[in-house]
Amino acid sequence: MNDDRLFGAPDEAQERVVFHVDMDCFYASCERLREPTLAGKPVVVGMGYEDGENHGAVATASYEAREYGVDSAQPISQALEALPRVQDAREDPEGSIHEAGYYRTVDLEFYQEVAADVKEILHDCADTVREVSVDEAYLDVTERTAWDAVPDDPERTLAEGYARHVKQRIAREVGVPASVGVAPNMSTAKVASDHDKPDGLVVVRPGAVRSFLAPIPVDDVHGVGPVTARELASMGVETAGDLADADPRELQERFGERGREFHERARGRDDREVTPTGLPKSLSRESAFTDPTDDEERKREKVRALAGDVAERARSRGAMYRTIGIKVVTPPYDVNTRASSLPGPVDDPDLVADVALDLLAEFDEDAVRKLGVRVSKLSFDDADQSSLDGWGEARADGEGGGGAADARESSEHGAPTESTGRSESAEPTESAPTDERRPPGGGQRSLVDFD
DNA sequence: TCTGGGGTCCTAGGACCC
DNA sequence: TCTGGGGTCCTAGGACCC
Repeated sequence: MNDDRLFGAPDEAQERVVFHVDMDCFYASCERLREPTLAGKPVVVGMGYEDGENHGAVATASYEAREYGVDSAQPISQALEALPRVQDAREDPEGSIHEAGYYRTVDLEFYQEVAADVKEILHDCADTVREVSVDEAYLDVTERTAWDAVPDDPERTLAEGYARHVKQRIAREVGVPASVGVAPNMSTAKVASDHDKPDGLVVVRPGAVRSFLAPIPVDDVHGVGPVTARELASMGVETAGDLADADPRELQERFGERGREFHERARGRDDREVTPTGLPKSLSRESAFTDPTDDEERKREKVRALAGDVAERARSRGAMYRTIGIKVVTPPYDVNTRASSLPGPVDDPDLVADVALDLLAEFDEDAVRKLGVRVSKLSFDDADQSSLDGWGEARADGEGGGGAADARESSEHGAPTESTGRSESAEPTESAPTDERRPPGGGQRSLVDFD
């Protein structure tokens, strides 16, 4: 710990300043925003538990609700058992229900509006913002603040003051609480923001990273989930400190690349730069049946609906896709995925449904509890892709003057809204070798060949 | 924990190419 | 034909995250 001071001063100035901003029980906070009387009350936000359904889960519980044992990802039935809802308490003839919670249905659109306001502040406060989810972001604020101590208070850093400023802006201008972790890298900042929720502000100076991380349980290290934690426990590794001291070769043997990675994380080493939020890699939609069903038509109907939703979302975001897949969850909880790729990117809702239904046929006999449809291998027409996939190189090779425009144009041939051209693109879904059906030098050649 | 929905990344084996 | 090595792409599954 003496290192903190000895090495602190000269080195700290070189270190980056990273914030991890994590909104506290965000959905519940949003509900309170439009329903201020919910302040201080137990609030549970979940999906699909209305009108007699019971297959939903808790998305977010306010801290008051957590006191009763309600928690994220909990089946709604369990939550109701732990904490009845107020309307039931009112109707309770015996008056035996004393404590009750306010249950609200997830309204993602509204939460995204609130999140947009928060993110505007974040982008105003940092040069680089990486949004991880609707309620979470990393900020690189190295250029805006520093690890230097505040002149009249050597215990505090300028970075802490700046973090407080960000927090207060969010509270004042949007009206929702946030926890902020401040550290020299992303993974430590992440642990820090989690360390004093809700409404927390935890600063880990560069020299204090190892000692800060040492006592935390391994499964609080980002990337260590229940499976890994169990195996680590069997090796006698229970804290980040244990993990930091473990033999990296053994970790790599048992966990592969990931082993090396979370060993580094546990030591507080993380070189990843905060990079701006990128474009999505896949889009999907899934939905569960109230009870498992083997009714072919019901399954097909759901897949058609999901396919329509996904295709619509892809189109609204300007995404074309080259791979279409489904997910079929069969009892007890077996997850099966199937996918098939097209020769080139398309934007074709009917094709999404056709391919998805084709893939579903394999499961015609099976009882199914949940179905999903996904599109991936996305490409975005509006983006400046030229710099991304080495188009420059491809052209310099003299391979063809076609370039991106060719790929785009030809995929439009494969994606007419009418049925005329459909069979062309629908046919090659059986993961047949793409070369065979590609006219030499024609159409979709370029995109497929060059990477 | 009998388990909702939307994502990311990694791994492993097979096909195919040179 | 008994058979090398490198590389890429594809699919499927798994762990993990919020």
